[in-house]
Amino acid sequence: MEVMMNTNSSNSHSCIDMSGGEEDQINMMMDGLRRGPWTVEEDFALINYIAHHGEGRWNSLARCAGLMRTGKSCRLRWLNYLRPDVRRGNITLEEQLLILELHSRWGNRWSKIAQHLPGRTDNEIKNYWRTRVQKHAKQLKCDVNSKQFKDTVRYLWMPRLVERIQAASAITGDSSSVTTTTTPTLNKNNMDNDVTGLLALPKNCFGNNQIKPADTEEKSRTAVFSPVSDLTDCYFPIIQSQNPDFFQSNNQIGNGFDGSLISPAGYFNPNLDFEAVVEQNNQWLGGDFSDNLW
DNA sequence: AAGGCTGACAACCGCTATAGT
DNA sequence: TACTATAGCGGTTGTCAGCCT
Repeated sequence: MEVMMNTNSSNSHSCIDMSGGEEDQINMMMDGLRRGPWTVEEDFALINYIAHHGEGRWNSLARCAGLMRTGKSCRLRWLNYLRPDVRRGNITLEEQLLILELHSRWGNRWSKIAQHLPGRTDNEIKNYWRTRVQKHAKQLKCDVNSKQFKDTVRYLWMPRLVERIQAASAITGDSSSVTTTTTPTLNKNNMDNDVTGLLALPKNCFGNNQIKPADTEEKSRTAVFSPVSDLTDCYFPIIQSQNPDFFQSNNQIGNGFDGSLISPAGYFNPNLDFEAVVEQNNQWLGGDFSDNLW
């Protein structure tokens, strides 16, 4: 059984063609192990070995596959790039929203966050956070861990993302893109902080990613988000006053994210000076900043 | 056109947790 | 119980394409 390479990458780095002088670009460790970018031949060797023998025992796998790589390197290459179900390409708006939400809950628990974004790797999410989100925090001249920044994310960026998701949904006329009924396939055994009800994601928000039910590990990574929340009581009361359109649109069940969208405990902070947040952001960026950001 | 800068991403490193002996 | 090997995680670095001057 031969395994097809993951060829749908949009990243120019992803397919390393080092034919011709490649040895010059690959560093050799003192013990003869290779490091640096993977060659196509190495990728094929790893893919084919795993196809025949499966994952696990990465050090011995590296040796048996004839790869002059550490087990760690093989594992990382497989998990972050070669796995057939790795989803590549731009982070969608829905995924951005989910990342923001989950990060607000769990912080830099990238692998945990990645578990709820099928096909995305912790490395990818981490890179996204560092290159996009932290960049914006830097632009705003505030610490990414500051309350100020977190409030901005919660009460301004995330609602704006929802609006854009809905706008995109309206343009495409994809009324079916909203998950109003779901099959509770969430593997709660593997989700110690259940996100059921956290987000009602459009059905197609994960694109063409095919999560195979038979993939034992991946099964646990496949979260189907129910629109039914047990945390709807305090849903964005502040936003309602600041942005009636947003509130209204988000209460149209079946036309986007319903009231269950974002309502973890702590979202509504009665002490938050929301107007101050808005005002300061407008000062920072001179108007509609979130479009610039996202 | 050339050099510098920046963003994005792949890969590595160090550390910790866990399993096996 | 102690030790070792392995897996996994998060932080950091290296590389390269594209943009800017």
